[in-house]
Amino acid sequence: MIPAAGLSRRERQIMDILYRRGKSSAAEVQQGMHNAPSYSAVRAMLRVLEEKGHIRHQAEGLKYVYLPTVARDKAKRTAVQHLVDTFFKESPDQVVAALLDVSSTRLTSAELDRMAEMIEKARKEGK
Amino acid sequence: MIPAAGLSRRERQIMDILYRRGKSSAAEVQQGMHNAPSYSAVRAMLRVLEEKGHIRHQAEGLKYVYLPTVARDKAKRTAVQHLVDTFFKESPDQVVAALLDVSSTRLTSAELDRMAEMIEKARKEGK
DNA sequence: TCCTCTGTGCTAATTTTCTAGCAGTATGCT
DNA sequence: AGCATACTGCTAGAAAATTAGCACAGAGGA
Repeated sequence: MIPAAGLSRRERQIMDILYRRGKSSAAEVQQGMHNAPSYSAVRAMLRVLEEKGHIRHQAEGLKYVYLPTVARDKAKRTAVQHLVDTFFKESPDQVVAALLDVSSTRLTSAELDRMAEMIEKARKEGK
Repeated sequence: MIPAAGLSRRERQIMDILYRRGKSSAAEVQQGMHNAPSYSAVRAMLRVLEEKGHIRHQAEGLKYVYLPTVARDKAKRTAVQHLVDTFFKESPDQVVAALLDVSSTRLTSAELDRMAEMIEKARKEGK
């Protein structure tokens, strides 16, 4: 069900980086990791992830870049679903509270506008 | 940084269940797991999680129930932060779009109201 | 009492994850 | 050419996770 499930700690770490950055070379993945292991280790894990079908690679210039096989949008949706299931099942609206709360997320007034619009639209459609 | 980091596949699965349900016995955890291993295996992992300090247990009636040591609220915030970092860094407002999109999340009009209010309030404070 | 059920504590062993290191190829510099 | 650099492919071993299977204790019913 959850594509992100079934992945080991390191593997998930790598997938997160690839989703965050879109695509990355092995070296970039390594740099993106918090407690990065050796370069060899990273490559080995990329190979495993590819075998499992979670990522694929393509040549770009002289090197390979790796990218997720399941589209960002789909993965995004799954991630939100999982978040809601885990923490916001009783009160999904609290996701917004949490979003506004998260410090690093400074929302511009344009963003707030868009959010309000989406909610307004949902209300109309729901009716 | 991320408390959920450093956990193995199964361990994270268990933590998710405990956050979802608040607290659970070993048997309940097992039932909540998707591809559940043996009861023994579950108990062994609960023990490890407890050793690592991620959960604690208390007697309840004749059995133990397990619960996370880090407060749901804190974990929730961390999870949202991580979601935003991974998928919504450029456009945090899209979290709302994704939320409305997720099928299992049927929002009541009261919930939509609350969301709109929060946004309104944020706009005022931001100004 | 004796048996069954449901729970716990512990241990041993398999499987998976994680890691380092080597060999080989291509590029570019001196 | 000779050397350094930056990749890839592969393998073997260490470390951690995952699993099953004991043995034991308390509760409750026949």
